[in-house]
Amino acid sequence: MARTTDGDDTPVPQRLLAAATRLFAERGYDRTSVQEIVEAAGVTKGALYHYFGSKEDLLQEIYARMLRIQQERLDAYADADELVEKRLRGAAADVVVTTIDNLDDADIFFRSMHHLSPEKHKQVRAERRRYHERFRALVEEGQQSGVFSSATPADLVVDYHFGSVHHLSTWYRPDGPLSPHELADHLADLLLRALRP
Amino acid sequence: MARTTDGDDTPVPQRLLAAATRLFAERGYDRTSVQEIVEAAGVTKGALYHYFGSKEDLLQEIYARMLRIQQERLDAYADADELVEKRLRGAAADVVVTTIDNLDDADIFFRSMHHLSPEKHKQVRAERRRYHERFRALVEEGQQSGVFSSATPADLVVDYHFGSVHHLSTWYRPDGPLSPHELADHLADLLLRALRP
Amino acid sequence: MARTTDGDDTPVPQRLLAAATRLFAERGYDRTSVQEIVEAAGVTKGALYHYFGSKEDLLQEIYARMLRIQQERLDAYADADELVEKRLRGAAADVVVTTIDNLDDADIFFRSMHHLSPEKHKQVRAERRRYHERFRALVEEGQQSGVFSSATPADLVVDYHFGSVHHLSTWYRPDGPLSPHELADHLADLLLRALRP
Amino acid sequence: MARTTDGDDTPVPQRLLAAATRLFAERGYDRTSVQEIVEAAGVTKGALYHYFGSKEDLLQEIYARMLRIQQERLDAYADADELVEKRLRGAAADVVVTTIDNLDDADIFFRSMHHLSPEKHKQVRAERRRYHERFRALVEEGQQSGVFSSATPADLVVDYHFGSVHHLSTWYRPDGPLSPHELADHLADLLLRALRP
DNA sequence: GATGAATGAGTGTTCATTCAT
DNA sequence: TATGAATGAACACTCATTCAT
Repeated sequence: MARTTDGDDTPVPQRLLAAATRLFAERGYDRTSVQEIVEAAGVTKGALYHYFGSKEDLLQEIYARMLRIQQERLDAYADADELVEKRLRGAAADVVVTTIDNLDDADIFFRSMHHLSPEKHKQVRAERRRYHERFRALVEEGQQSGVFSSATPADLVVDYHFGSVHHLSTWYRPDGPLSPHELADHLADLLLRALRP
Repeated sequence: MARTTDGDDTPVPQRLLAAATRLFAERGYDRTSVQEIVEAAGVTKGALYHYFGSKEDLLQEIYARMLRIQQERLDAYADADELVEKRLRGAAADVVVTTIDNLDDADIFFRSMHHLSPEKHKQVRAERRRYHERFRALVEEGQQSGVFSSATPADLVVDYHFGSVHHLSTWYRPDGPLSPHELADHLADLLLRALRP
Repeated sequence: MARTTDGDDTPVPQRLLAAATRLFAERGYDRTSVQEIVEAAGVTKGALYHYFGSKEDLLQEIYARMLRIQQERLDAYADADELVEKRLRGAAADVVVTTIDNLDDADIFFRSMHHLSPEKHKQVRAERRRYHERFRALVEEGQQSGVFSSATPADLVVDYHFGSVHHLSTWYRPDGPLSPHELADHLADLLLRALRP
Repeated sequence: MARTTDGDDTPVPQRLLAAATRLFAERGYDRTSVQEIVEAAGVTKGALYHYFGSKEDLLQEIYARMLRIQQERLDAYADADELVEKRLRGAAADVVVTTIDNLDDADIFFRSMHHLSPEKHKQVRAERRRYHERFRALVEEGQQSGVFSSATPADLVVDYHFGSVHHLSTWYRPDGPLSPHELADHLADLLLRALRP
């Protein structure tokens, strides 16, 4: 052995994360054994524990990666130099497309969060909260400027939209009649229509 | 022993279901051991397996109970002799209140469905589908009569609304500023506003 | 219910014994549950424990029944007023036919004897010993009168013959080319030929 | 811990097989718990399941080991450059001695075969069949050359002999009057005498 | 860096038997 | 006679993690 060429040059940690992501989404965190992960990644248990402190650390890393990406994308839309309705619509549609592009991660997110230890769980919720706040700020901006109706508290509006996004992994079918972009446009449209004054 | 009064004369099967519901919602299906369930119910493992064939059967029973109730309530609203917008608004708000009243069940529903065996999973999805169809029929009725906008396919509208309902257990806080009914009114309102022509 | 007619008037104990015999032979004593026995017999557990003290008692009863029958038949052949070679041949062939007629019992006999408690085991072995002795006496009679060779101790001759009989349930096939009687004749023939002086 | 010497440096898998063989023979497969096996072998359950996939695998390994040895010995005798009656007598006696040397294995063989899963059971039967065929070929060779009687089909002759061999664990007593070799000679003699023309 | 043998606490499930009715 | 709910101890097996090499 030594000099693992394996026909795959991807670094071992990434290989492990990729395998874990797929398996966690496929069978759930608890139903996926460390043995299965290392086999899928083509390494041994010792290697996993060399790079990650525990199985839970793999999950945490998956969360961190996803949260980072989503926050970056939201920030980009929210900071753009556009009318608020355009920025909100852009962000609302983008999160749909990004979620569909990474359905495995999204699936893990909402099904496995409670498998994190209390501290890590709290930390993920805090980061998620930041994300939510940024989105809410957009809604409030529009409500204050009168371009959106204020009939519904902004918090609720955000939760309403994200509820459907979070459930995409439950009902989205890649072979359905709508492309990810068309679907994203429809959902963003529903949000904007609900906000019409 | 002798004359087990237990301080609880609820029949054993119900006691087991109640304990399982609470624990599944609290720590998840996989993280809840049969031992914990029987201890919470104040019986022994033998008693559980006398009434239920497996841990999975408990889960299935929880699903069956919830599906039955929700379908009944939806049917009642949908069959009422009212204008379609009133019937849809009633059903949309009711499912929110009912979900909040049974947050544990709702939480289990969306987090544990994949723990059911393929056949049972399929069966639950089929029943869920019926429920979805009934709701969609209401939306389509309104779209055909012109009282609702047809901009978004009815299917999507339904998934959009239920996404947020299904995630209530994630973000609803009993000690929040809104009562269940107020919250339900807001969410139903968002739906109806999104459907304005 | 009451007045169990069940379409089967056989007394409950016999029904239980018949069901147990079949199941023990089919899946072995340990792999057969009391529940399966009572279901096959169409009664309840309480009924079984009304007639039999334990699962083991059922097994013991099966043994007792078989031992009784085999001893009776052997005695009849051995006590006949015939030449010793005819009596031995008759007994040797008869035990083959009887074993084939009751293959389930024979199978249970040699596979499940060690499931009996030490005392019962000892008792069965003692009765079996009586049977063996009777057979051996026939061989010795022939050896002493010079009609059989004395090259092999009678004990060994008996064990040699019964070895193949006991294994009939392993290799006998009802759909094979030989009828039970033809097979019995062949095996008795082998025994007698081995005993030729 | 530290430097487990255990008073036994036999490799763990062998220790487990030896313990399992003794216990299966002593109390039967079903009555032997995995816990008892690992305790007898001085290891933990985890170690057992590291080397064997299941309790059944232990049984299968015992079978494989015995089948291999017996086939090798039979082949050696059958392929020898001797007269057929000498080869058959040698093989017939040898299987008796080998069986007595490994009475535990022999006992397990005939009492526990039905505990194997259908596929494994089939495989063992197939290998056993090969063994039987080789032995039968010897008998037939002698019958065709006229040195053995053809009165009895060779198949039956083989089953007759092996019946008693298989039951050795039932009636052989190490403290009896005959040594294994003497016993083996007697049984081989019975076989050969039965085959005299 | 990486291995893989070994641990030990835990899992869901089975089952002969008892006993109040 | 007969029921069936309930017991409680046992069972085979799993798995995240450790550690000497």
